Parts: sequence; C-alpha cells; structure tokens
Amino acid sequence: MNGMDDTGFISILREHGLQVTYQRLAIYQALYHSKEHPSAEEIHQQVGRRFSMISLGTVYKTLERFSEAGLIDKINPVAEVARYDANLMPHHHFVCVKCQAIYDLEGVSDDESPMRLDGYEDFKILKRQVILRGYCPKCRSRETES
Amino acid sequence: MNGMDDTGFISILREHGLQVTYQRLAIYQALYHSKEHPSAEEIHQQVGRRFSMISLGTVYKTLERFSEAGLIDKINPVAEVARYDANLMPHHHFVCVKCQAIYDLEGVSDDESPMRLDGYEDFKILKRQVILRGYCPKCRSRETES
DNA sequence: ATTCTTGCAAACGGTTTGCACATAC
DNA sequence: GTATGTGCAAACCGTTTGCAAGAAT
Repeated sequence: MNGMDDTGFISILREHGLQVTYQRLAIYQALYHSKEHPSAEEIHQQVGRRFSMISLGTVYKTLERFSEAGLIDKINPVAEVARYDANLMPHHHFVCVKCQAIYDLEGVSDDESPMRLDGYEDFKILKRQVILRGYCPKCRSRETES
Repeated sequence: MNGMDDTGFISILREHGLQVTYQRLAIYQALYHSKEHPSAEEIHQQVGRRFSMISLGTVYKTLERFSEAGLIDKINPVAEVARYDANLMPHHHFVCVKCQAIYDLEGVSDDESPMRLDGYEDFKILKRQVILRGYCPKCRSRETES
C-alpha cells in the first residue's frame, strides 16, 4: 500500500524546488496516502497521530506552498472548506451534497481539450474542472427517494 | 434592457412559494439584471444604491431562501466567496484565476447527460458543473506570457 | 392573529498574517 | 551565515445565528 520510502518523498519535494523539513515530509506523505481529499484540518489530525504535533498554521502554509509549486492540487473550494489532492492526473470529482464526500471519477472521458474552445479564443484556459453533485451510494440508500 | 415589470417579479417569487417583500423584490431584480455573478456583498451594495439600504444579513438569508426554492443558483464556491446566478439554464463557467471574474460559457456542448455515468450507477447525480480556469481576455493581455 | 421576514449585533470557523525562534542549506 | 520554514496567537472576513420588532397573509 505504500510504494515509496522517505528518500523518494524527499526527491519529489526537491524536484519541485521545495526545501525539505520533517513537517513537509509528514504532510505530503499523509496527503499522498489518502484518498479522501482531506482538508487542512484533517491532514493536521492525521499527521499528529504519527509524529509529534505540527501546528495547524504550518499545515496551511505548507499546503499553500505545495499547491504553488504544483506538487498538489487545491480543489478549492468544491465543498465548504478547501480540500486537497495529491493525484495530479486529470480527473473529475463527484461531491455528495449530503455528506460532502469527494469521489474521484476514474475513466470518465474528457474529450474537450482544455486549451481551446470555439468562440472563446481570447481566453487562456489553464485547466478544466468537472464537478458532479448528488447523492453518493451511502447517502442515497439512506434517502427515501430512490 | 429590462423586459419585466414589478408584477412579473412578484409572480415569479409567488410561483416559487416565496413570500413577497420589497427587500426580496430588490434583491431578485438586482441579481436578475446582473451578468456578473455577484456575491452577497455586491448585491447588497447594488441594492443599496436604488432603495433604502437593506441589511447584509437579510441579503444572505434571502439568497439562501431563493437558492433553496430553486429560484437562483448558488455557484458555491467557485471563487473565494459565494457567487450567485439567476440564469437557471444549464451552462458552464469560466473563472479568471487573476481577477476572479466569472464568465458564462454559452453554446458549449454538454453532451454527457448529467444523470448517468458508466461505472457510477450507484451515484444519484443531480447536476453537473464544468469550470474552466485561466486568464480572461483582459488579464491575459496584461500578462507577459502571451 | 399568526406566521414569516427583517435588522442588528454577536458569534463562528476556516484561513491568513506577523513575528520571534529554529532549521535547512 | 543567510535564507527559509515553523509555532503561536491574534486578526481577518465571509457567513450564520439568535432574538426582538415589523410586515405579509
């Protein structure tokens, strides 16, 4: 389930021009191993379980640095609070309107190239984000309406 | 540029099960006539220019009621603060990463039906939102990078 | 008369900021 | 040794909430 050792994570940080600290390693690893698109708060708690506690302010600053450096994506704000994603492969998201969970949508076609759009040549399109909203399987089964 | 009188707006509110007050009329008209996807704050200022000032709290409560009633859309939060839209026709948005302006994308195909998706039959999809991010024409010309 | 809405002000919560200290390079 | 990152706490700001007064039905 792991697939990378500390040395690997250190290289990744360096490759993105980021100075290496144990806090950054911990934060990036937590995000890297999570599929939950966690918030800063959640990352903070998760990191605190394995290492001595890191301040929440540092988590915010670090995630912002990571995001600037292109190491992670800030899915911000699809839900009420900012959520982060270490998976940089282009993919879409499903957001549950009830429990706020975010699911990756794998293998959903993204035919339209994000870079051009008829009638909008004057816009410089950097990225395309598709968000589906509705009930996730868990919340759907709890609803009366099938 | 107008196209609807007060009586028309009153009917629309009633049709959505909303009690009619002059504050609600003012707020809905302001949003209806705007193409800027204004924030609550902006609506508040705009309304204050034409009527006696309405409290900001009321603007927030009212927009929330409108949104529940299906009278408007809460594009929330595509940018840093919630932005609202009275145009209920399905359409996509372009958000400028620099000036935060939101543009409607008219006539952009939305082939995939929002209701079904191969491999995600357990999800109840209510709506699909496509957001393109990049530089709008104005900000693009101010950038060095063409 | 009853129910819903408004205004006001205080509270809330996620995020940002300033600064002194510590660490990476 | 210098630049950069961290911790802490206070500030910020969009938004929500509680409640008494007011308006709609």
